Amino acid sequence: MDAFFASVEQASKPSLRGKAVVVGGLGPRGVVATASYEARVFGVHSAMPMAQARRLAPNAAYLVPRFTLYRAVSEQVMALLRELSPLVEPLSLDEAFVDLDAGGVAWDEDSARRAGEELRAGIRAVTGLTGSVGLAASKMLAKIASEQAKPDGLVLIEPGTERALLGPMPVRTLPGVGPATGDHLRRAGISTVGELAEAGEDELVRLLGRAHGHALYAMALARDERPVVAEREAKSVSVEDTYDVDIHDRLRVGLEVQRLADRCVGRLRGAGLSGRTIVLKVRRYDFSTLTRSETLRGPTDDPVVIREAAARLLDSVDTTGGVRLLGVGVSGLADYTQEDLFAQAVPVPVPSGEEQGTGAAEVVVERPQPVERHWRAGQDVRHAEYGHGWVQGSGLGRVTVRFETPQSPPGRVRTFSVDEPALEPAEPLPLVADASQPPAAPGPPGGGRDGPASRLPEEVRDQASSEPASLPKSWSGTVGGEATSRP
DNA sequence: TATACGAGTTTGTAAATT
DNA sequence: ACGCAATTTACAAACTCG
Repeated sequence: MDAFFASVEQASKPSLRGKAVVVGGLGPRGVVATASYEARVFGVHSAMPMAQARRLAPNAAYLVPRFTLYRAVSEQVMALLRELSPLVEPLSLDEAFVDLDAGGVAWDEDSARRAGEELRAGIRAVTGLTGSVGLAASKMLAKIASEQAKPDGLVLIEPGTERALLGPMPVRTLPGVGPATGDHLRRAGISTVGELAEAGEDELVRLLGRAHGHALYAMALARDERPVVAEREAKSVSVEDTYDVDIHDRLRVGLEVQRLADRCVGRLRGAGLSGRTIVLKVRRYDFSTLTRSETLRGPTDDPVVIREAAARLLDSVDTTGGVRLLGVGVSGLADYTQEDLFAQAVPVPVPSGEEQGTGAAEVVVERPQPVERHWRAGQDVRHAEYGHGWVQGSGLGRVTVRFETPQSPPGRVRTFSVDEPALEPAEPLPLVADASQPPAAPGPPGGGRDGPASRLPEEVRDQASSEPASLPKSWSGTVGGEATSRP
């Protein structure tokens, strides 16, 4: 999907359409998650510190991400992909690989293009958003094609043209080549994919190590046989927090680690998992980051056990000078626990709430429960008199709301006291008018979607079976920012 | 000034097993 | 039962991705 988070916000808030929108953490240490294309003109891009973004685009709209809404839209799009093929590999909320071969789409270029365009039309009909598609014979190439396709486009890489296409591209184009590898290669005089291929496998392995060198050489030659994998098992669960100001007090550090451990356990249990290895992560005042881990005899999901392990790990860390981030993770996951062989005294109630720790009895310590009303920029609200709107900003006892909905024209702004009794938090409204069911089941049966979505695959399949076509394997495509592919 | 969060991989070395 | 070599597992760091 194109500038996904920002596009969803623009769809949901008419007054933001055509404007610079930046979605990300709003605190003093936030970073940009997504910038709308209008904001990118100012040089704002994802992963940039918010403070820098504000300097570059002081007049942009700054919003906090609303993952629940994005997830609902994402699910609509993923459902469309699944109609194309059962083999769909999500990379994130807004990207996925689709194995068109496994979906019965014919190998010829026209069939692939048609499937891609119909998918894009379906996405637009169902979500009101634009997505881009990359079609190619492998995941890597489909991904590169989709990058080139955005925004709102489709790019197909014809089989046989891959190496010529890749040759002049910067090495950073290839997946797996980040800043560090890029620098490394540049120092070795290698800046394009073509030079990568020329260097030869042995040279690359010498430069970058066995796995990386080998993989990169294959990529440079456009060799990529990685299959599209629909479901993959989680290998770790972790939570981390960056604090607005560094924590110096060692006791407080310990307390935060306990909280993080509880949150981690909440997620672990929510997923029905347990794990053997506990990992503590500490980022200090100077940004130096270290991890400490401990492996237990067997997997656990016991909050007490995990808290104690995290506390032990913290003992081995010098936090002089303060910490800016703490994290707790569990890896070595197993589907069930073995420890019920032993005590398993009191069955700890499973909260399963994502955000909540599962401390049970031990948490007696404290339970602040603030409950004060807190209006966050971008949040949806409803006013008894003025209807649906969203928080534009708040502070000094006031909250400013713009009253508009995805289907309304740009609305007007009103300011209230934060205590305004007629104002209450609200759920996001559907982006597309019809949407009979908001984010419910896998496939919202909307009129708009039923059309293109359910009809297309049939046509494609017909052609697939009747003409083998000349293309190599299958085509992969990308939606918006993603690729779909298949060797 | 000012660098999220969550997940994954690879690598080198040290320790534990076989 | 010994001492060693080979192999596996642990741990920590670095890197990448969206």
